[in-house]
Amino acid sequence: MDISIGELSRRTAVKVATIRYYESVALVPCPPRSEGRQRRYGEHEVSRLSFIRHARELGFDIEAIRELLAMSAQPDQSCAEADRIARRHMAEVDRRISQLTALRAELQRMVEACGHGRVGDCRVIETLANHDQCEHASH
Amino acid sequence: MDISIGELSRRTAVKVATIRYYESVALVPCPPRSEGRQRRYGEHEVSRLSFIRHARELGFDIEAIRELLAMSAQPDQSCAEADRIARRHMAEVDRRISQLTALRAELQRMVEACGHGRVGDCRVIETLANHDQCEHASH
DNA sequence: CTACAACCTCTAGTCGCTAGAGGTTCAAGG
DNA sequence: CCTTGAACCTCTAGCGACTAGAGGTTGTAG
Repeated sequence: MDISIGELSRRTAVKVATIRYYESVALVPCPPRSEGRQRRYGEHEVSRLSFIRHARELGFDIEAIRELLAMSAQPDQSCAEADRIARRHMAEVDRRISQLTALRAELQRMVEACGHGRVGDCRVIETLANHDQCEHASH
Repeated sequence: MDISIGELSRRTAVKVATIRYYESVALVPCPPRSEGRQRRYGEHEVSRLSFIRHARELGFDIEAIRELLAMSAQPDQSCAEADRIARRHMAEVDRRISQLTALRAELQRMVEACGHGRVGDCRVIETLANHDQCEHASH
């Protein structure tokens, strides 16, 4: 029970400023302080922050992480909700991948049609200027 | 030369507030005003805003769009730079797709291992809590 | 004239951080 | 013990691309 914020940061690879941020949004509780007002953490906080960091890396947003953390504190509850959160997130990732893939195709067409001549003949500029040139699904 | 901001918004599918935002960051010039201080636009601004919207849909950031617009105003210049901007953006989209695809695979593994039992046995929660369970490349 | 939609400026918020100013505490070394 | 510098503290504000609401004015149809 004597870990400074810097040490916690080194152990979890989460920046000091980010730890403070997570405290400000109550993702981690306010820790006890030393006599000099410095935060002091224990091993439980190391685990909690690792969980958070891992979830962030997988793209879960703060609110979802908050829910997952609450669930992890209640081992006898059903985990259907955790499953639901993960599936919902996965569906979002799928959507984003599809969107980016369509975008990439459009950019590919644009770039391939660019003959490196004058702007006046430029397919990059022309495609952006003229919706009809674009096969993008948004239109 | 008599298009209100609302009409411009309807013609371009760019929100009024977003048009004002684009003006604030000088992506579109400040237009002349009516006697009542209301913005008045012409067909040139309709085209410019359509260009912007289209580029935004393709994920170009504001600065890149600013550059592309500047280029489109000079038809006799080389378009090598427009090509470079588009290629750079396409590389970024590729990176993001790869990243999300790896993420998706990880989430898939997590979700498939979830047996809908108790939180204490939950693979979603367990994977987040324990780095060793995760094959994610970030580790 | 009235009423209401559409316009205006300004401020602040979203999300998840990130950075810097200005100050205090801690701990190693002399 | 003193000094020094790293690490800590709080607070404010910024990033990017919008977005929204408060409080007020203008335009136009009925």
